[in-house]
Order: sequence, then structure tokens, then C-alpha cells
Amino acid sequence: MATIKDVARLAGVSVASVSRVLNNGPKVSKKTIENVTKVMKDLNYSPNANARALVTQKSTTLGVVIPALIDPFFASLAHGVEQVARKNNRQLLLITGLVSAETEMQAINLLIERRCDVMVVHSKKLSDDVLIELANKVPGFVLIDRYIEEIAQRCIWLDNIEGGKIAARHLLALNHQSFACISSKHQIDDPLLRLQGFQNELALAGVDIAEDLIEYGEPTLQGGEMATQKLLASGKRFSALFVYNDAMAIGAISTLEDNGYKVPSDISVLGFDDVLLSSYSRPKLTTLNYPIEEMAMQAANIGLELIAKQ
Amino acid sequence: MATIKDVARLAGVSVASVSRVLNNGPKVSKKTIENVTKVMKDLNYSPNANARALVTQKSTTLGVVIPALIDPFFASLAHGVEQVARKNNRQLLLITGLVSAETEMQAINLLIERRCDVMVVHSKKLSDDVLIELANKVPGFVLIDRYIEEIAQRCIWLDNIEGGKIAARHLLALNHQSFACISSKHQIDDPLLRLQGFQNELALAGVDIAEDLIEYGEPTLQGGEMATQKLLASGKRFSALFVYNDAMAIGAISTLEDNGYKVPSDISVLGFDDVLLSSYSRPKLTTLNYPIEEMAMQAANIGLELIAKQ
DNA sequence: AAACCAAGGGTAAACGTTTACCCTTTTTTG
DNA sequence: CAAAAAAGGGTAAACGTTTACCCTTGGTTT
Repeated sequence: MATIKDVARLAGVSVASVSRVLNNGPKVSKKTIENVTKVMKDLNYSPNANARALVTQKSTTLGVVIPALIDPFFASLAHGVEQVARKNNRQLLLITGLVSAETEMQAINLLIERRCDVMVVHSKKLSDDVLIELANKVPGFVLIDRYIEEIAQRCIWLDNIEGGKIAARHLLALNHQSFACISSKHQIDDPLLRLQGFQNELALAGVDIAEDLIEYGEPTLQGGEMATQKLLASGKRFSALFVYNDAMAIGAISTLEDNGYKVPSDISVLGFDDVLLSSYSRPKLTTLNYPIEEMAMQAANIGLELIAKQ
Repeated sequence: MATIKDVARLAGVSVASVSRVLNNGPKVSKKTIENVTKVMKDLNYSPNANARALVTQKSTTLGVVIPALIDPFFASLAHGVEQVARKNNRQLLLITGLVSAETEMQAINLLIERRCDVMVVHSKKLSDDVLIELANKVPGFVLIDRYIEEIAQRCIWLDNIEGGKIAARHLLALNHQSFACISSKHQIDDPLLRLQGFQNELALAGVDIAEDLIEYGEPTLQGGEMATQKLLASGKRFSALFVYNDAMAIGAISTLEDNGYKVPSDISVLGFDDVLLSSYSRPKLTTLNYPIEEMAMQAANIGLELIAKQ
């Protein structure tokens, strides 16, 4: 593959001039520009981004660390970051496969080795301390879907408690009296906080959820089905059901209808997330929007701002 | 940020030794390994991937070029490639935003500048000639979802004609007599080929589809709804409906049920793609699986093999 | 006519690695 | 015990750029 030296030789100029043409810098005459440009075309020259990054000490990538692309939630996240990256002439460096604190750390380290100075990280397993240290090390480090007070300005997260409250208010406004809830077994914070906000707001209205009308399951369609089975098995009545995410909610609706309940006339189901699933569901699923794409864009922008004022 | 020289100085050895420890090469004593390793920890040393790539002339990235991550189809594609990348200690370099031949070319050029030697490319706009040239230039160039005879060994694609035939055989086996079809307005090849295969196979069975029982729409849920409206408006009866993709199929089912038809007892609906949507649909959507994730994995593996035997 | 300036362009160091080649010390072999 | 081999490690070139610094040329100013 042709290098800058080849171009220089053939164009009869120094490598400095070629470089200047490449970066449309100063100190090059029109004639040289034309000449060099032609030779670059002829040689099919492509500047080596690694060499450039090495000498300029600048990165043109934007890192993303997420559990997996297969989940539409994270695909939306990556998509949001990607849009910002493109607008800023950067390419996405994407690492997935997060399962443990160790793999999360590995992923971030890979980005650091690439000298990626801006990264949007979704980490559930690493400790606050480790993440704070990382934030001090990587200029454009931004945490998404997590809040750590010490680095609050680098965090973009959704207030899950508030989300739960909004859900409660929505269902109360529909005049419901008896509530059930399906939460997730996995992930520590989000499900619990949503549930907590939901219960708190209900309590303010003087409503209490019976112990066996709160179920836990895998955050999948099947998990939603199974949890709903258990709710029905309790024998207790409920007219409103708040579900941890849309996949589970669709499973819940399915099971409710199989058992002769009409949604939403007999039972209202309220989901959470709204990652395109809801619009494909029938009966239409009511869901609380989780604007992950916008959040991701904001996160990426914050990362870029952080390195700008540095 | 600490460099290999800093480590060497503090450890009292040469950079060569540090490098050897780093790459667990030969010619280092246990003592040196321990010593150097400790200093690296102390300095929080992280090797510079750009410098490494420059001198070794090897890439540790795997490129992916797709239209957008927001589409579950392409997210699955990227996910497939990512799995292979991780298994081979490579990171995904992802470029999206493809809208024209120009942007597709730009995306590929960015990967080339990074000296990315393996890439899985989804291109609909670039000409055969350009892609063939690219294949000759980039050792691990693989085309997904497209077939070009001259570089057939670098192409992973789905036989859409065969897909259409399979759909026809499936519906014929269910003893259907009257057929309808919804195709897509967009993309040149895929929809037409599927329709062609479908019609050909029906023709073999002596069945013909009436002109106004073939509709075209946007490849979305709404597009499916509108196309179904038009089919119903034709007044013609049909008991089997083959739809271009799952999003449209879900829209079709929705509209059919709104008009009093039961799916699948009155009308069988057959989708295409199976990108997780189908399992969330109710009534369960029957769909032809488009194994894009597996195809993507295969594509990535082919790319890696190509550079291996080089 | 001397002094100066601007424009254009060249030289070479630097970025952080890897690795071929060489040297020294220790161990093995007959 | 000498000779040979093995083990450990150092030196410096190379990878492909960018850019600070210097030089030349020709024109403008006084």
C-alpha cells in the first residue's frame, strides 16, 4: 500500500508538502495541491489512520460499551451514539459481551489502549470507585444508565423512582383501585427503584399492593408470562398491572387474554421502555417511554464537550 | 500517559524486554517478567494500540458497514459479527449512515484508512465493479446480503427466489387455493425475487395470483396495514397471504382482524425475516426465518479465513 | 539599493511500539 | 575442562505520519 513517501517522490515534493495537502494546511501553492492530489489518486493513496493518531495524539473514534447489540434497547443506545459520532467525524468503536466486572473492565481497557478519548459506558457491575477512577483517567468518560454522585456531570440516567411514580399516577388517573406489579429478577437497581416509586406514589393515595400481587421474573416475554401465571394463581383480583419492561408486558397481556381477561377493558397493562416492541403489540401496549436514544446522544455530546474544554 | 520507555527505565531494563513481557515472547526470565509486570501495574501502563498497529502492520479491528443500527435486522447482523470478532480478539469498528453510493464508499474508505483488513459490508448502492475492485484491495473483504459472481466466495447472501418458493410450498401444503401477496416498494432486488419465486412455484401447481391481489407498500407496520386495506378493497377473496417482512405482516394481521377475519383460521399469514418481532406478535406470526445473525457470523469467519491464508 | 517581508517548501525529530541482530553469561556436552 | 549451545537481554531501525524550524525566492518598502 502506497505511503506518503511514495506520493512525495512521484510528485517531486517533500513529505511535508504532501501532508499539508492532505490536511489542507497553509504553505502550499495551488499548483502543488493539484499535482499532489493527482498523484494520490493515481497511487490510490490512503493515509494511515494509525500513524496519524500516533503522532497527533488525537483519536477519531468514539467508544461504546454495552452488554449486547441484540437487545433493541442497547441497539438504540448505540444508534444514538453513532449519530453523534458521525456528526463529529468519528467512528464507533463498539465493545459488547459484558457479563462481569472483569469483562466490563476489559472492554474499557481495550478502548483505552486504542487511546479512545471519548466513551459512553453502560456498566452495571463495576464499583463506583473504579468508575470514578476511570473518569479521572479518561477525559471524555461518560456513564449511561447509572448515577454516581461524585461524577454526576458525567452521568446520564433515568430517574427510575420518578418513572415508577409516573406509572402510578397514570393508573390512578384511570380510577384503578387494585394494583399488581411485575418486576425483574435481574439487575439490582432499576427494577427495585421503579417498584419503589410505584409503591410510594400509591401509598400517597392510600393504596397498598398485596404481597402476592408483586411478582418477579426474567425480563423476557416468557418471564412475563410466567409471572402473570403466578399473579393469577394468587386468586386476588387486580385491574391494573405495572410491568418492568415491554417484553414482559407483552407476555403478560398474552397470558391474561389466554385466561379470558380483556386488555385493557378488564385489566390495564402498563409497560416500560418503549423500544419499538410496543407499537407491534396487539392490543396496543401502553408504555412509558424510555428515551434511551436521546439519552445516548446526550451522553456522547457530553463526552465530546468534556474533551473540548481541556 | 506512561509509555514503554517509562516502564523500561523504572524496571531497569531495555524497552525490548518490556515489549517481550508484554507479548509474552521468548527470552525473558521469570524474574524480569515479575519485575516488569509490577512496574507496569504501578505506572498504570497501557500499551498504545496505534503504535502497535503501525509497526506490526496488523489490525485488531473488524469492520462492519451497515445502514443503521436501529433496524433489528442490521442490529442482528452486527451482533453476529461482534461475536466472531470477540472470539478472535478483535473489536468492532462500526460505520452506519448508508444512504448513497457515496456514503457507502466513504464508510469503506474510513475502514481502509484504519487499515482494517477484515470487513463485513452491506452495500446496496455501490456497483459490482467497484465492489470487485475493493475485494481485490482489501484482503478480508466480505459482502453480505448480496451476490456478485466474480467474487462469489466473498459473498454471503440469501437466495430470495428460493425463499419465495419455500413460502409457496408451505402455503400449498396447507391446502390453500387462493393467494395474495404484499411486497415492498423499496429496495430493488429482494422483494421482487421473493415474489418471483413465490409466483413461479405457485405456477408449477397451476395456481395464478390475480393482478390486484399483489400489493406494494412501505416495508413497515403501517405499510402492511395500508397494503392490506387495498387487498381487501379489491373485493377478491384469498385464504393465504405472503408478506415481504414481519413488520408488514404484523400490520396485515392487525388490519385483517379489524375487518373481522380470524388469523390463521380464515386467512393464513406468512411473514419473512423473523427478527424477534414474530415471537412478540399475537396471534403468533408464522414466518420464514432469515438467519441473518448466522450469516453475519459466517461472513466474519470467511473474512478472517481470507486473511489467514495470505 | 538596502532592508524587509511573505509565500512556498524542505529537513528532521518525534509519536510508541516491535523485532532482527548482536553480545554476554550460564549451562550442557563430550 | 574446553567447546558448544542455550538463555537472557540490549541496540537501533523501522512503521507512516505531523510539524517546528529553517531556507530560498521574489516582491515591496524606504
